[in-house]
Parts: sequence; structure tokens; C-alpha cells
Amino acid sequence: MKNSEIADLLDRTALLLEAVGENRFKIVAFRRAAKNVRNLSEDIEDVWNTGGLEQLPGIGKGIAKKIDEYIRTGKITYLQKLENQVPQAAIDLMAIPGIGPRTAFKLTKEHGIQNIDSLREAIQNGSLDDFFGPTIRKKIISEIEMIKSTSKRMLLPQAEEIAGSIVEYLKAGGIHIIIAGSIRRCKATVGDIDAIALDENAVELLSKFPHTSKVLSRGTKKASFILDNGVQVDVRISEKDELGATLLYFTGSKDHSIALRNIAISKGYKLNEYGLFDESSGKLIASGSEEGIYKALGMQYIEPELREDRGEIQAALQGRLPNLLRKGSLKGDLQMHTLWSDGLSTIEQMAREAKLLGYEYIAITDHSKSARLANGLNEDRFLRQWKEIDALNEKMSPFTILKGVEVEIKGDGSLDLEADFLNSFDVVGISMHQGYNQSPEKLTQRMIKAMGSKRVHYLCHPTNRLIGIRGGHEINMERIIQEAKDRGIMIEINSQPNRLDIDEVWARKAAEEGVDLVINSDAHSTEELTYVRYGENVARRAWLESKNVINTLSLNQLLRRLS
DNA sequence: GCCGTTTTCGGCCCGACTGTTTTCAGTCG
Repeated sequence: MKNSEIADLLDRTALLLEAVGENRFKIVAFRRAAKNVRNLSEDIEDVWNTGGLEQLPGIGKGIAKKIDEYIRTGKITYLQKLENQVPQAAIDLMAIPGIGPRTAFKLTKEHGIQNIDSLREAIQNGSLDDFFGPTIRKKIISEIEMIKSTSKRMLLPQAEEIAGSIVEYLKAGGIHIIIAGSIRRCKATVGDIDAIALDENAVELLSKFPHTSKVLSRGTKKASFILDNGVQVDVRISEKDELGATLLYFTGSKDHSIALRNIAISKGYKLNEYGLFDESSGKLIASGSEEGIYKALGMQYIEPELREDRGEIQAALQGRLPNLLRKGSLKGDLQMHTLWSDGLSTIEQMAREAKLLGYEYIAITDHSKSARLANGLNEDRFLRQWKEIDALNEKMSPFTILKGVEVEIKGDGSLDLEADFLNSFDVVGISMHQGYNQSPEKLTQRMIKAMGSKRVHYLCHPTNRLIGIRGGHEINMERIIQEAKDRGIMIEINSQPNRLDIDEVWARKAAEEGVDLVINSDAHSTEELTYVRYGENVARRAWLESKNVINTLSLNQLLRRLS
């Protein structure tokens, strides 16, 4: 049973409750439960087995009973009843910005709208003129056109690039803006771009940005725009002495903000985007800096990457936040590919670039022979590659190039290079690139068998997810982590922006279990070596400290760890 | 529906913007 499967059902329940106009706090309760189940780092079925569902935060008798019913019978009667009550059309209509649950429900129930196309028809033939005013009618038609080209969440680098172009454009106009939201939290994917400006002229200037295709709303405190690539930009106007409060509010996450506001309430304060105030007197307590607000709430400063309401607030109140891995503190990179297999650069080019980045060492880890499409190396070619590496090491000393391999796990869990041969490598990573269609149980067995091979240092991108393209394998990550712990095998945080595998939830779990992680670029060209910063994001969002990350070690320490 | 070093009942974050609103509901972040 996948936690996300249960979480999706709880989210769907919340959505349907919204449509029927249920008490909004009940809706919030389902959403919170869904989130907590999604972020759980143990299998919900195991929790259920031990009768601990109601001990989970946000899950009480009611929701526990529904989860129990689902695990036992595969259905939730309560949800089924809701499904009968709310037409699928209402859910579809809610995808149109500006149409919320109440409007969607009314449209389907009172006006017989079947889907998005029939809504457009009804608006165009005038049969909804009594329901919508002219402005809304026009807006909805335009939104429906948009929705077909609407982009899903984008990867962080893409969002950073768009945000960067906005920052540059406004800078040229003499206006400084700060990017907040999920970009500041360094989330793997970004939905829209949130920016803060101290100058209200930012709104006027942005409406003239060559890539702005539409102004969604525009007031004195905030405005929203749609760019020609479909990306939404929300701008918030702040004052310098309120900047801390605005940053806090606009960085989110929403759940973190809500939790923080509850802490404020419990201390007799009120927190909003203008500042932290004394509830009774209205007196301002703090607003200029985030640090000041956290301090006034009696807690440690919380880095943006941690602001997801995953326990960081309790930890900050108790003064036990982790000493997060610093960006740029890696001393080497243990996975990259060259022209020998499927990379685009030579070993020397990779090494020189890595040296420029300030590394002490890298490992060249080209694919092994059964990765045919990737031009994997057989034993003879590795022997020849090592000669090249030896020569380069003499030339570049003390910078060190380690002899590595990303060795293929075959369908039966064996590796495609013999143990004796693997002994000659400095570092061995194992991964799967084929035979994905096995059952989750079989895939798990296969990985565990591979981890039992004699010389394995780390497990590469364990779930093989490609964000936005395919979800990861439903392998039993708890067992894999246990196996890694028992055998002293490290787990990779692969930094390719569309992989970021393992993710922050499991990386955190692995570290809690005492498993070491390694942040690798998996670069296929010199340009990709800097991708490690996305892996560092994952590490920080996973609460990792440098002691959890093996490639923060100096070369000598690393070699001792690898031997 | 959940939750409790003030509570097992009565709360549940807070505010901006829009429409055709003359006091507020709906939507959004």
C-alpha cells in the first residue's frame, strides 16, 4: 500500500466536501490528514497493523476508520457516497481559475453543465447570462482557452530562469525585487513565481514586461500576471520595515505559515503579512526581519528549505533544529559520465572543470557493459580508461580522479561485472536501467540482492523517477534503507533536476536510520557538474547535516570510508 | 473532523482582490 494512494483519497474527499459546501474546517482536517500521510516515512499499512493510526497527527477516530476500511476492503463508503453526490464535471470545472467549489457545484447541479466544453457552449449561447455577469463570462472563456496550454508545475531550474529574467527586467527599471515562494524554499518543482517589491511601481512596470500576456488582478498591495509561457507571477508590495513579515508570509509554505500563526495565537499575538502584533493592544512586536519574528515567537530561525510544517516548528521551539548542510561544502562528486560511455566531455575536461569548482576529487563512473544504449564499458575498455585516469592523476595531483563505475543491476539482481573485477575500482555505484516492469516486490528483492554483492559503495537513484514523466518504482524503501544500514552502503541523492532521487522524505528517513548519503551530479557534461546544488537542496530539505553526506569528507577521509 | 499545560466543547490563520457588491460571498495565496 502506497501512502500516496491513501493521501490522494483523503485529498479527493476534501475536494468533494468542498464542492458540496461542507464545513470548511472539516475540509481542512482531511487535507491535513492527507498531507501527514503523504509525508509519513513509514508504510501506513504497517502503522495500521500496529493499531497506531489514531496516534498520527491530524488523524482521529473518523479518518482512522476510513483508512481502516480502505486497507481492509479497498473502498471507502463515505467517499463513494460523496462521489455519487458530486458530478465529476464539478471537479473538472474547478480546474478553471476563478471557478471554485461552490460555483462548480451550482453549475453542474442547477445548470446541467456536463464538462468544460459544455460550459463554454452555455456561456456563448447566452444561457448563463443570469448566472454570470459579462466580465466573468469573458474571463471564463479566456481561461478555458488558456487551460489547454496551461503548463504543469515546472522544474526548479526553469522557474529560476524565468524568475531571473523578471528580476533583471525590473532591475533595469530601477526596481529591486525578491523572489519568495517555493523557489526560495528550493522545492523540486514550482507552480508559480512569487515576488516581493518595495516599490509599487513594480506592478506598472511588470504589466509592460514584454513576456506579460495578461493581468489577472491588480490592487495596491498585490497583483498577478500571466506570462506568455503560461506561468503565473504574483507580486506583493511591501514596506521596508515590514519586509520580514512579508517575506515570511510569501515564502510559505502555506502550512508552515498557518502553524506559525497558531504559535503566535498561543502566545497572545497575531501574525500576518504586516508583522507580529500583540493581540490585545495591537502593538507591533516585530516585522522588519524574519529572524526577529522567529525570535519574538521564542524559536530558532528556520531556513526556508525547512518550512514545510514537517516538524520544524516544534524543533525550533525546542532549539533542536539541525545544523543544515551548507551549500557549496562538497569536496567532491562521485558520479559522472564521459565520452567513454554516454557523456559529452572527456575525463580531463570533467576533471579540470571540477577542479575549478573547488573540488579535491571526483569519481568517473561510466556505465558498465550491459547498458548498451549508453555505450557501457566492458572489462577491456575499463582497463584502458584506467590508464588514462592514471596519467591524468599524475598531471593534476593533488587533485584526484577516482576510478568508479555505475554498474548495472541485471534482471535477477546480479551485477554485470564480476566481484574480482569490481575490487579494482575505487568506488562502485549500482543502479537499474532496465527491466522496470517487474512487480514492486520483485524490484525490491532485486535491489536487495544486488546490495549483497561484495563490493558496493552506494545505490544510485533508487526509484528511477523522472519528475513529470514517470513516478518512481514502488519499491519498499524502508527495507532498502534497512539493508543499506546493515551493509554500510550509502544512498545517492542524484542531483539531476528531473530525478532528485532519493527524495527529501526518504533521504531524511535514511539519515535518521544512520545511513550515509552521497550527493552526486550524475553529470553527462562539464556544464552539469553544478547540478549538485539541486542535490544540496534536497539534502537541506531532508534536514541533513554535513556529517550525513559522505562527499563533504576530504579525500583521505573518503578513501578510508570506501575501503 | 481534529484537538486541548487555560478547553472533551467550541474553537479552527489571515488578508487582498473581484464583481455589479451598497455590506459581502467567493476565490485565491
